Amino acid sequence: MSTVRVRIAPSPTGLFHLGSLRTALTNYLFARKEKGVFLVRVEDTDQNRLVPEAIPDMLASLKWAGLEINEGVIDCRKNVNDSSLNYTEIKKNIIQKGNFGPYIQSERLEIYRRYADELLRKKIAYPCFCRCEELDKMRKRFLKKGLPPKYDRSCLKLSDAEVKSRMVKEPFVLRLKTPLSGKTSFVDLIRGKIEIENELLDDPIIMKSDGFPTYHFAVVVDDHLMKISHVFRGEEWISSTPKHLLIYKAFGWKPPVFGHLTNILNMHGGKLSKRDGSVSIADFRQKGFLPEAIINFIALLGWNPKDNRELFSLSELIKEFDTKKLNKAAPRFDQQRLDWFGKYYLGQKSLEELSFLSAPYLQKLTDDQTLIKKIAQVQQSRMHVLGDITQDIDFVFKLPNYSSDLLIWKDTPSQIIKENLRSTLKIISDIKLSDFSLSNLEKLLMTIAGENRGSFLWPLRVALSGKQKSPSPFECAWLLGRDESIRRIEKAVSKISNF
RNA sequence: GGCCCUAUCGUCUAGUGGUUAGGACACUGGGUUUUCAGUCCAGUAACCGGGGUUCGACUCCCCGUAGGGCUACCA
Repeated sequence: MSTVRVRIAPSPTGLFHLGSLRTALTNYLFARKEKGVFLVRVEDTDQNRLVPEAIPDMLASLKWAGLEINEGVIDCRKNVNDSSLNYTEIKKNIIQKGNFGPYIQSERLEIYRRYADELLRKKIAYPCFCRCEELDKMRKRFLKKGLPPKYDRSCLKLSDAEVKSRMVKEPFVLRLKTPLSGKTSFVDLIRGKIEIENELLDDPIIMKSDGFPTYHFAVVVDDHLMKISHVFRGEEWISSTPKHLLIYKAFGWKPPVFGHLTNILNMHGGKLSKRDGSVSIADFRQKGFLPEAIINFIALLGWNPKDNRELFSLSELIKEFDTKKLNKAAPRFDQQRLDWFGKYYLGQKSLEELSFLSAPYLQKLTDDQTLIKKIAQVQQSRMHVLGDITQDIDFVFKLPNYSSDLLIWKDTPSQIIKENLRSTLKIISDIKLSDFSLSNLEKLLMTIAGENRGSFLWPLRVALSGKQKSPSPFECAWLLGRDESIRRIEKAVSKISNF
């Protein structure tokens, strides 16, 4: 039995996003399930669209998500945030591992040239000297006639001598000669048999005039050379798979098994893009989603265990993964569902972990470790993402200006409110500093509140927080500490005196 | 325009010829509750349309429709 080897082959043209991570996850889960190899290859054949920080960003995202790379581009010595670097400098810092390298296509140009030459010799590929403008016109002509826009093969009619002389003085591309009849078909692991008439196929360009291969050529050569056994990629590749198959055939190579994954759409069924909020993994990470939440969420988009379970860790996903459970219909990105996973996984964290993870988000407010831990405890069940930790707790650091009306609970007369505040003030003042715990505060204050909780607890909470919405008065007092709580209650009392 | 892919609650989905069409998110109502959250309980809500096949179609086939993709010297 041959080993399973799968890869992701991102193009460094932008930040790693939700869709890229889902493709990566699928490949990763399959590799782990089958005890195979998960490799990363960088497909940087489009020199015009390069984004220098894309590779470090991808590696950081995969690492964050917990998808360990076995082979290929495995790490980068430079940080994503180091934006001063250009692409060449970044490439110098990339760490590659494995026996089938290099794993960056721009470093494999010689290889593609060699294989392209082979096809040229076999007359399966031919040079084409047509300029872009001519090709555009040609396409429009075909389209006008209601025909599929194909290259008319005029350069195939050139004499050998002419080809030879033009090749040395003119820029040219290499095209694959595709069959004019018959069908090309393959069995997709997810969708079943897919078939297309060869006559519909355009002669694809395999080498560009700048000496770089096109995706179609490089992907085939590399997947073959790197012994890739299964290709899980986005469904946008379905239409070009027959071209790839024809290239495999031209070389006499055995193609890998293909499985075309759905793309994640936005809530309206359109392409997921920056307009729909964050889509890059860096964004989700920065907002404070836990990787567990993102992984669980995207795993369930287009895949499910066929029973009613919803919560899966990465290792459970590996155990349960099965290509038969992959869906064919494209799912939509539902932020509310993601938020739910976000909340769930934050709720699972221990207080120690949570305060450690929260610290960066509270950086601007405090670096007091004890206070951070308290805030984390109070906020744990209130947040979806770590970034939410600052919500409704600004009062801890500065009492907002509030109107004395806010202190009044329903129809309770202000004199009663004032008395109640004085009673709570006494309770709080009497607590020894060492007894100033959340549970003690709750016990003592609930006792004094008795039946009329509203008229005791509402004004107390407002006095402490100055806000309409906040954590409970016990939590507010606990966060503020005894002395600050006393100060704030006194202030509230004096506000009512001025009525 | 041509070709390819897809189609169950608003969303993610279970379902493979006979089910009260199940679960989750969201939503609504209620309990708990000092507010907001949280939590607990309950509820509303779906088989894209039309033809077949069949004793019987959400399920199989065909035709529409809708959405997505491809149709680049982009991937």
